Amino acid sequence: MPARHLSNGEIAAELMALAQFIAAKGGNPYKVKAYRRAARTIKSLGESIDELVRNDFDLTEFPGIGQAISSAIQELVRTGTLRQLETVRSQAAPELLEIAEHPRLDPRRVLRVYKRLGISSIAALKEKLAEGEIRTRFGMRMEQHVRQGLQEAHDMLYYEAETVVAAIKTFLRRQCGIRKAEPVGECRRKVEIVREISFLVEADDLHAVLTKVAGYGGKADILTATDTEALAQLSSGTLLRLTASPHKKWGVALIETTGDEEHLRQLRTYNSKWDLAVSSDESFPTERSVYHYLGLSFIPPELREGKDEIALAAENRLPNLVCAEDIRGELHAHSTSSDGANTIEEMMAAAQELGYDYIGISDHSQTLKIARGLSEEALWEQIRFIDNLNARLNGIRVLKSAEVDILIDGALDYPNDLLKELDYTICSIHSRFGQGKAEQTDRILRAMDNRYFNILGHATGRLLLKRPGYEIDVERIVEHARNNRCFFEINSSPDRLDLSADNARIARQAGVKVAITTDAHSTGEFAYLRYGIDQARRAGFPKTSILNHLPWPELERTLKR
DNA sequence: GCCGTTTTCGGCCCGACTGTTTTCAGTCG
Repeated sequence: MPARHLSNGEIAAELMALAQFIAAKGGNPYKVKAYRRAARTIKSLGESIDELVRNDFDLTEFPGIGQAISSAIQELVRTGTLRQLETVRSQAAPELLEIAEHPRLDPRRVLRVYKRLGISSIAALKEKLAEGEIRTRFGMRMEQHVRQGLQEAHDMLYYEAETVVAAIKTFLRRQCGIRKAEPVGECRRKVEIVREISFLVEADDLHAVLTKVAGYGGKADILTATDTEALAQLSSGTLLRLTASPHKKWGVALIETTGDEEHLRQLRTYNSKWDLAVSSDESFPTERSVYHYLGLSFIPPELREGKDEIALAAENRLPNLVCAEDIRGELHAHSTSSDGANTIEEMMAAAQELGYDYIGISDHSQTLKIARGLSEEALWEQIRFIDNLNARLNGIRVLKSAEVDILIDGALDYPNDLLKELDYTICSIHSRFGQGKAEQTDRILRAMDNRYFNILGHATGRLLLKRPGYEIDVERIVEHARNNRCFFEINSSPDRLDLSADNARIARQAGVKVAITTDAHSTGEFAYLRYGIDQARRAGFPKTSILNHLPWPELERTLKR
């Protein structure tokens, strides 16, 4: 048995390396996926896998870990190495050894780049990336892949962070005996990409807490520590910031740890009372008490990013932000007719269960073959089907819609005589992302000229942490939308969140309403709604500017153009 | 390699289009 205990991060890295070698050899891609999935599972755990193994815990209890991977982990923990991996390592070329240490790089793609550029090291790859040669020789996509793959980044999507936050919170409470631990920072502001997880804690001795935290996931590094603040790096790479505050100053500390730099800077300069609140002996147990003391109304955490919230709070003019209860229906959902997992009836029943008044079925249009887009004939049939269904329904209405592709020339993917039969349309770009900003903008503007265009679907096509999305001139498109009675969606899918909060803010300020939609491909995905709500709140939307807050008759009138 | 209300094998989505990589591999949902 080795003297050294392995952290979850180290175990995961070995499995990832093995996956990289298998992938490089062109091995079974499902096997590669299985190793990667297992590694991700392990990384996300707070309990030490090493310890679990030594206590003979059955690792196959964890999702994605079966007999083979469980045995591999046991071997790793008990002997310190994995024979299978060492064998592969001893036979691998030096450049591959290096690539295997970068789990986010696709080995086969990188090896192809090496060959064409006549290089053989990560250092040279970085150089070529910096010189822009990856882009010129291999295109934007490859550049993006290499950049992401080389980044020592531990950013995660907000919805992934939620799981980590919950695990850490449990750890702080149970293992560290902390009475009160509240997630703050980016997580509390609901920022879509979380770079650092932070907690405000009520603890008498932060250093004692840190000794426990150092064992999180087998081992965590304490990077910096004072009596009141510490930064740790978990073995998964995630940064965890802990700030300690006494109960008496909890409100002040919450504000300090929640707002971004700009919000705090503006608070300090707003009036001298902020410094007093921080330093005086006076008790401020709640945020409300602090804001009141400053002469401001309560600022919801999602707005604390130094935009216009302090000026508005000073005049008591902050918007009453939309919340999930304000949503009366879903406007973007798929069914088995295209690429959804549930039938129209099942989607309808689930929507009814949620208390919705209406649900729009927006299946893909004919050109999007991969998503089994509906032919004209199939859409006609769906329209008749929904008419019949509605005749039998009580309490909920199924809306006739489609997610219509915006073709390369800005034309919509169905003829107008078919589009006019729909209650409304969601129009989206699903192809030719590589167009320039001007072309892509014109494409959308032309599409909006069609009177059957209602809502622009996922305006930029971004996939968070994966793909930047196509470039568009948001101001011009918002302006055109306003003039043509077109609208936007905030797509709540946690890796899209498109419109972004910033773009949504531009729409709101121009007076253009948005729909908060889930783009649900199954009944379970209706639950994504809250992520879209978060972005709408960050953009300062009150419910009155949300399309699917409206009752159907009013929504119908609003959509008419 | 994992998984199972389709349960110990066979599926794990997939199919047409695209290309400042070039004739396959990557890409769209």
